[in-house]
Amino acid sequence: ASDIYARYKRHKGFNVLHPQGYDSFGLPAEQYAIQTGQHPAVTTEENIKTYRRQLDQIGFSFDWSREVRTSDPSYYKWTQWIFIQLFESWYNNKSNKAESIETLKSIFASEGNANVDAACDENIESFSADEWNGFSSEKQQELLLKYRLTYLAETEVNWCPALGTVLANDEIVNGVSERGGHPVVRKKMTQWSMRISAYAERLLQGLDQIDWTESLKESQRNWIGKSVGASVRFPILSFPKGEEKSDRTKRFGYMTGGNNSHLLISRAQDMRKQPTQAEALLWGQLKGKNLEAKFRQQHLIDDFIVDFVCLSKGLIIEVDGKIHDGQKEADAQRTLVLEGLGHKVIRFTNDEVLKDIDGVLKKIKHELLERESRPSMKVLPLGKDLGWEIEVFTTRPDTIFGVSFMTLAPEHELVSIITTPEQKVEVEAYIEATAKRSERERMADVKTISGAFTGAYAEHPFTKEPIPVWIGDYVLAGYGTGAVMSVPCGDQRDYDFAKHFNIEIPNIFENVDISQEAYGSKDNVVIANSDFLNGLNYKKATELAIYELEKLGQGEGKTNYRLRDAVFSRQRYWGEPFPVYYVNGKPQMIDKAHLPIRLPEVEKYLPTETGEPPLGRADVWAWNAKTNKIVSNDLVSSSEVETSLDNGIYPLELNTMPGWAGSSWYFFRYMDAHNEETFASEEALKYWESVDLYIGGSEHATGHLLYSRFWVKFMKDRGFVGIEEPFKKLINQGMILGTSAFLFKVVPFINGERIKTKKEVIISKSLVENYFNGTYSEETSAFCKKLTPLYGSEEFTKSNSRLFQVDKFHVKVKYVNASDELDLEGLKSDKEFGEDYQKAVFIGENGKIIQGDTDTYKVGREVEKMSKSKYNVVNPDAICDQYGADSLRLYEMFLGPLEQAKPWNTAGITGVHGFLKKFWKLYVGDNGLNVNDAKPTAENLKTLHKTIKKVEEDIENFSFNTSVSTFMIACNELTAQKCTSKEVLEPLLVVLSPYAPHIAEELWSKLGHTESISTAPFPKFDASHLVESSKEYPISFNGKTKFTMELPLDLNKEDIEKAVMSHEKTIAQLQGREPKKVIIVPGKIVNIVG
RNA sequence: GCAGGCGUGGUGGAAUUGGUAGACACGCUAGACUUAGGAUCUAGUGCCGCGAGGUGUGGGAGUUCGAGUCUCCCCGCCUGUACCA
Repeated sequence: ASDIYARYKRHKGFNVLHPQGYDSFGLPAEQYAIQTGQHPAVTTEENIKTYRRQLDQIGFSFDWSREVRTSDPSYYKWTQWIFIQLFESWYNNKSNKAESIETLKSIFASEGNANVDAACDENIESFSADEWNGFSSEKQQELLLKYRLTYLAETEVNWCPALGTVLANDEIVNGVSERGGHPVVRKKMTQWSMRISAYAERLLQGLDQIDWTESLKESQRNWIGKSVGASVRFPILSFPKGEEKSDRTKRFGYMTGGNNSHLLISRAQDMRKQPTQAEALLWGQLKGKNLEAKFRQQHLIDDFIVDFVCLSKGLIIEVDGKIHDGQKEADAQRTLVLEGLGHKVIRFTNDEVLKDIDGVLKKIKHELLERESRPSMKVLPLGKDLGWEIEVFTTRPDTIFGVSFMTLAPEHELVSIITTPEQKVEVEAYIEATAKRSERERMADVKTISGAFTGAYAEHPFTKEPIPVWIGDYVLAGYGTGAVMSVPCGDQRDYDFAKHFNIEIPNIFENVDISQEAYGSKDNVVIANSDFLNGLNYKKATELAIYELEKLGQGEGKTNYRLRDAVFSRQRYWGEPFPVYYVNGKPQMIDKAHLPIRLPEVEKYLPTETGEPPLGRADVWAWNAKTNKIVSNDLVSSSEVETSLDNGIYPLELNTMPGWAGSSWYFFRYMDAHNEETFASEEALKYWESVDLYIGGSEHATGHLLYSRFWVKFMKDRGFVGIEEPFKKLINQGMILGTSAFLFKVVPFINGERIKTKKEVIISKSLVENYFNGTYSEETSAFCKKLTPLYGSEEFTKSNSRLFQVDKFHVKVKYVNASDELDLEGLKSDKEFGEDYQKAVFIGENGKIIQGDTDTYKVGREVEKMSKSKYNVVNPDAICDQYGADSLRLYEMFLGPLEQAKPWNTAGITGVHGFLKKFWKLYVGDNGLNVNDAKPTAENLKTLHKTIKKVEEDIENFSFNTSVSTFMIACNELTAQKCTSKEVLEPLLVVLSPYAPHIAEELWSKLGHTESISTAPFPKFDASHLVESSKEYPISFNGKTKFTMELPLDLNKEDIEKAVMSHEKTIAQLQGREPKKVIIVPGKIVNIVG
């Protein structure tokens, strides 16, 4: 497709850059090398030769002078250079672009990092200018690494043991490696990473500026995964034994139940649900806030549950029933403890409350005023003091009052800390169980609800109520913070979890029934039971909730992206080496002047015995920073132990870059492929700008196409290139599918067990359809009876419980012809599998055993992805041999729309092949050239010009399949017209030449041209040849066409109506009825209604 | 579940702003020429019907003089993605 487009644009006078190159680093090349024991450079070279021969044979007009190979040192020199530039850059969120790391250093030196807003690691310590300047060089390097766009970090990576390397997220499909389908596990390793997350927003916004398919843009949007919401921090309230008392004496704490607090809390909850009459009455008054103080009921203070408390004033109110008469002493002691903690305790009896509620309230009011003067108590929960809090991300901060539990991912780091001794066994068992389940199982099995209670509680930011903390594997460690605030009434997963574990499901929506399921929609939301959020809609409530959280310092609005930084290290041999050496474990870049750093020779391409990457096998793989040369490993000093031993020779990086490194910028190299000074000259970059048309597969959606965009944006920021997006227009070509062929083997069973027989019986397609079509009928059993002796197994013949089943299996398509008939002799002499079939009995379409041509065998057919393992691969060489390259080109286009997946069916190629023969005959007859200077007829010109117009439109619309039809029509018409006019046939050749360049070139030279047809200008369309004088009008009655009528086009409506109405068929149709209405669209249609 | 796309003969697929549904091919049928046919040529080929005619673009409704095309509902298929909080 791209070749047709390129050739067409050249005919139109454009300077077309249509290049070709090879992304020749990477896993497939390396694995092939390991298998064959050859150096990947050698096998790559060989494969490229084959590709080149095939590409040339098909006639691609690539500009081979611009060929690039990512594995060529003259190319990867610049990949290494770009890596260095990334290392020397940071992302400034204030200017919203990448800047040189030097600007960051000077900011640090003059004002520290307090005002720096950068895309960087989380939790970087803050430092002043003085502190920065006082830091050691190593400390400075360490800090800078947290800001660089490519950085070393200990990250949890996807480790594939079978491949011995890490994989990027987009290299994993359904939990197994994309290449080879090997299992992948999470593992912590120090790796190079790319800070692509810095560009998340720009990568998202940029999608609106480019002409890509909606599905592809949507894939990238999903991958970037922007969600807007809030970050909320929930302090943890209880903690296990032995840790709780440390700070208690120093500060006021009110949740000091130690390892028992969770029990107390759940008791408090129960008590809240069953208040006494007096308590209920008083609570009704206190909670109304008419006292201008916030009270809580049945609240835990130290180890006691108090009836009511106003925490900010430290006022405790106890309402005593009869039971207190017998425990005065205990109560007094309790009061003592509470007052020791700075609280005031006042007591009322049930009777007082019930009989004189006003008096009681007066007293409370008085006490509150009394305590106004004393400084407010510090009411920080201890868990928070210790820095224990659960941070969650939510897109629904408006539902915060609906939180009835929290859920952590089983892998969450807080789990081991907060789990209470009582729950430890259960929690640990659960974690073990989930760890055993593979990622894949966890993803496949979404239905099963599982989880465990940690025993810990978190504090609600607004109600200050304790919230039980659970763990559950429906929360993913890898997304957000690995913890969620669970709102069962508003999220189906939370709802299911709550139902399953009998957790409370408070409803915070007005007029919404949540008895069956959660209400997950953001539309038509009216918040209820939510204090200050009551009555608000989603938007307003979200804004207010965030505002209040920010006031409390327990949360803020946050935008979360799913896009993670990309791991950039691979433990492989066949990739770009990093231009990096290590001094005291700190990475150092090698100067541009000494690039490329070439891959060292190694004995084997496998990891070392000690688990180092393959480059660990290289003997000459150390950097002499004084001479700037790669030297023997033996020379590396142990400078880490003693600086005096530092001889300036350091170890080089052992990892290599991933496959996407070289493929992220190759389009710039095409513009100036041999430049040794820079990756591409400014002039070339300015002249060619971005890629106008990119035709590629959708499998690159979240890999190559995202990384390229990232690198281009970075290079733009740093002023290396002038464009923001690499690919302006992108078309996803559909896959050409293969038509697999199947043989059907009848497999015998005895007592339900598959048995081995001396011979195999393979039956033809229609027999399968007749006898094994679902049900095991009488015909089936009769047929099988006949088969039984063929197996040559006495045991089987005698058995009374025989059964048969049909297995289908792939057979090489080259032994099957267009009519689905099997070439049995060919199959039996196949080098690979021939022997397997020698003994088998084949039964043909007519039910006869095939010997010679007694019967024919028909295979089953199915359309599948072309694949070696399915034996359905069609080799273009064979097609070219048999039909010619132009037939291949035309047919591939003729199969269907470019974007669509379509099955290859070699049988159909005779259509376009026949066309090419006919087309040739239009020019060349038995007695030589048919073309002469005859004046073209109007018909000839009409055919030519409508062809020019259609093909031009088709190419501009990438509708190549319809052009092929147009050529066929033109050829058929001109043949019928017996056209011999050079004036028509010559331009027609140019129109055809982008599609079928070989035949066009050949005929072009027969017409006497010495220059290639590829340089000829595209013929100009002249509309005057298409002007018609008459039109065959479809005459329809009530919208249904009944007949047609030839009428002059210059007729007006009245004349058309007159002509139509007087037509005999009209009279016959109307049968005397008067039409209600006559619709006439001149030049189009006549419709008679009535 | 979500997102994107699609649904037209036996098959691949055509059909401009709503205006003769099935272009162009494959396959199939019949015939011609041939020792032969995986060559070439001729005719036919959506379905039902001898025919006149009827019917027909996944199903149902709607807008319209007129719907494959526009709107709504439903069904099915493909691709991508996913306990994303």
